[in-house]
Amino acid sequence: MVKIAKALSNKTRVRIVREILRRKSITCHDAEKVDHLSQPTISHHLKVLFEAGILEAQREGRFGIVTVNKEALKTFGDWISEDLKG
Amino acid sequence: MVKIAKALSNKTRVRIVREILRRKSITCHDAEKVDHLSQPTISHHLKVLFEAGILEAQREGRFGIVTVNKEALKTFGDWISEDLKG
DNA sequence: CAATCGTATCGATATGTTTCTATATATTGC
DNA sequence: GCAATATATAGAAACATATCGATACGATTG
Repeated sequence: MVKIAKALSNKTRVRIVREILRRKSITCHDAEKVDHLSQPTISHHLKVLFEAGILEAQREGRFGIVTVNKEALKTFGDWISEDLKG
Repeated sequence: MVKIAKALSNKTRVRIVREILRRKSITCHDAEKVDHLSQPTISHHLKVLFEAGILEAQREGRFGIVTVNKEALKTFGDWISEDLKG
């Protein structure tokens, strides 16, 4: 929970997640274009998102195809709803 | 959005929010007992939560009575749901 | 197999966060 | 007004994060 919130607590990472949701999937390479940041920086952000369970990747040839684990985000949202009940 | 996520990206702050939701309200003083941390540290965490709009306070005598702004949390949850639609 | 393209890791630096102690401010009760 | 209680602020130390350039690794193409 805290881990997911932490992963979403950065503008660039939120942009990346939203961009993937919009496109359904993205390559790491294309993710670099989402923000004007270096490749290692984006790689780092993707890693944080992977480790929080928000993103998933599968290798296709030389590309890493990245998708959003919607269940993880949904669980996070549900958790907030649940807490709001007191 | 990022600001709210950042506010929720800390175990102590999440505990505080949950405790307030459970009790309906809390004094700053009682918030100190939620975690084994010093008074200034809790004061700092409360400030972060205030600035993210998650908490609200009103002064009653010498106490600060702190409540959760449920709308803010709800908006955050809705925002996630909205994003999940693509 | 050499060059290239996509991605990950390393090391460095700058900035931000968490936490503390000490101290200040504000309110109440005597 | 003074002492006590509740909260906030200041300053500092420890630790974490964001970012970069350089470089390594892995797969593909020529």
